[in-house]
Amino acid sequence: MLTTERHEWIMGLLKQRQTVKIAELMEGTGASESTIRRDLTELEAMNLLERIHGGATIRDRNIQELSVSDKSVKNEQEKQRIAAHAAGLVEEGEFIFLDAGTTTFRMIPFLAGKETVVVTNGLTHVDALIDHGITTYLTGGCIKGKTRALVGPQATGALSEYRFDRCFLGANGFDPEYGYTTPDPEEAAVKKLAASLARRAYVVADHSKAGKVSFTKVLPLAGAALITDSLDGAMMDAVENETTVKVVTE
Amino acid sequence: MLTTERHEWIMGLLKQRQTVKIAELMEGTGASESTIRRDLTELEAMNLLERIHGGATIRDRNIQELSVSDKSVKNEQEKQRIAAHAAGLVEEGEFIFLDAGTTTFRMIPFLAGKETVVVTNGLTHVDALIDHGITTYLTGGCIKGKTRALVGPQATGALSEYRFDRCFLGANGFDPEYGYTTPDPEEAAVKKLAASLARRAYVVADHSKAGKVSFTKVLPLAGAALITDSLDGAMMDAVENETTVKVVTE
DNA sequence: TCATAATCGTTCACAAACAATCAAAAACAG
DNA sequence: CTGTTTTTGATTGTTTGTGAACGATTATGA
Repeated sequence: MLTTERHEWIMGLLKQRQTVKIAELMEGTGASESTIRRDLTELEAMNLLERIHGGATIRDRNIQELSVSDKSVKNEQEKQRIAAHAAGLVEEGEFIFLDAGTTTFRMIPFLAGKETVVVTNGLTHVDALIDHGITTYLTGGCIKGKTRALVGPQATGALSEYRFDRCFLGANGFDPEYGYTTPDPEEAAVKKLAASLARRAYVVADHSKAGKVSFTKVLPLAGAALITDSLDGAMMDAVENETTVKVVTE
Repeated sequence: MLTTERHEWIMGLLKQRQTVKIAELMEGTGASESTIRRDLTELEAMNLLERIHGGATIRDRNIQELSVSDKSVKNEQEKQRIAAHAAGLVEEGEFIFLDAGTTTFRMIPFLAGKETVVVTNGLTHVDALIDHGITTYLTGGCIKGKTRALVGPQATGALSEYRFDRCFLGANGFDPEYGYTTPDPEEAAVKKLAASLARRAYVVADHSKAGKVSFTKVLPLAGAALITDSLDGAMMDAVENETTVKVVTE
């Protein structure tokens, strides 16, 4: 077995199981303990994993979970329902802004055949939009690595040339006091601007975002209607006091 | 077994399995270790694979998909040479415009590690650029279905905010009389503008484009230097009379 | 806290893979 | 057919990856 092969094999197992033992790797690859140990040292140097006593683990579990692919399996059903409802609001011939993010992404199939024009800053959205025959415009800008969102002055500049009927945003957290929040200031700027350019703004976010507060404030709750899947009583009251809420149940 | 045959055989196996061992290749082709080793060195120089201790692996998956499509390895090699030469012109820290299109796409691996900033209107380029760690900006605009190029007033508007050190364009034809031509007027407008914003403009086009004339004129030959692989005598004279030509031979 | 066992990093010797060189064989041109 | 070029395979010494050994370090349970 080639060194590189072994490295890939290790990383593959690591992604499946989050942590691996050296004994497992020895058995799986047929290499000796020394070799595995060396491999782990190298992979750690490349920042691909973190060594722990007896094995290794994924370097940054948070980042791992935040990556688009993993996120998209989590709360899939809820997201589908939220997306379906949000897309249902869109009427024939409207001009829509679709934020980057997984929940807004799920809206795309439900938008098919509506003759809408969609502007998005989400690179990952483009393929799906085109495939569903939706006329699509992309904002320009710098590409943010993880989320594949287009941000920066080029993005906001391009955006400000448009006016929208509706604007659908994602958010990492919503909270009665702090409003809608997201980790990245540049993305927040785009969201904020998009909301201001639309007649109606919506935030789509599943219940796991309730009460979460992230680094940058996008809007106060009053700045956009919220579409979510389920809220407990106290949160529901607090949020409903600030903005329009649509709870999408089964 | 002919050298080229062997090369194709190697690339074929490589596409099936991701990585190959030298021993496998020796057995499969019947050639000696030295010969295989030479082959791998050459194929690596053409950027078709990456050598690793004990064998070789595919350099990047995008190029793999491209060469799978329908081009023979031999044709591929010529295009690779054009791309390699074009990218070789780029110096550390420069600002580059990279047009949508397959030949410009092939330049991307050769740009890696140059600390350049690339602006592109090619959606398909983005993934590869990011993968190679290149700072990338995307022009905005409407997405043209087939070529996935960003065009329209949004694209030209975004573009006009930039200035470039070098600009690399594709073209569907070049001709002494009609200049560089391309089928789509909107794409032509983007190309034209990009060229005007760059200190130096280049068109990359293989010999099959020589003498071809398409619907829309992008530039006269004098508007950009031409990088191509081989031209017959008459064409060479005619073209050289109009612009700088670099013929990339082996 | 101490003892024990598992895990760790380091070192060394060996085997595999490597680049470089050279001469023979094949392909080619005149 | 002869001289030249290209391709090939063997040989060389060098580099790199590997596995075993050993003492040092860390976890764990009495």
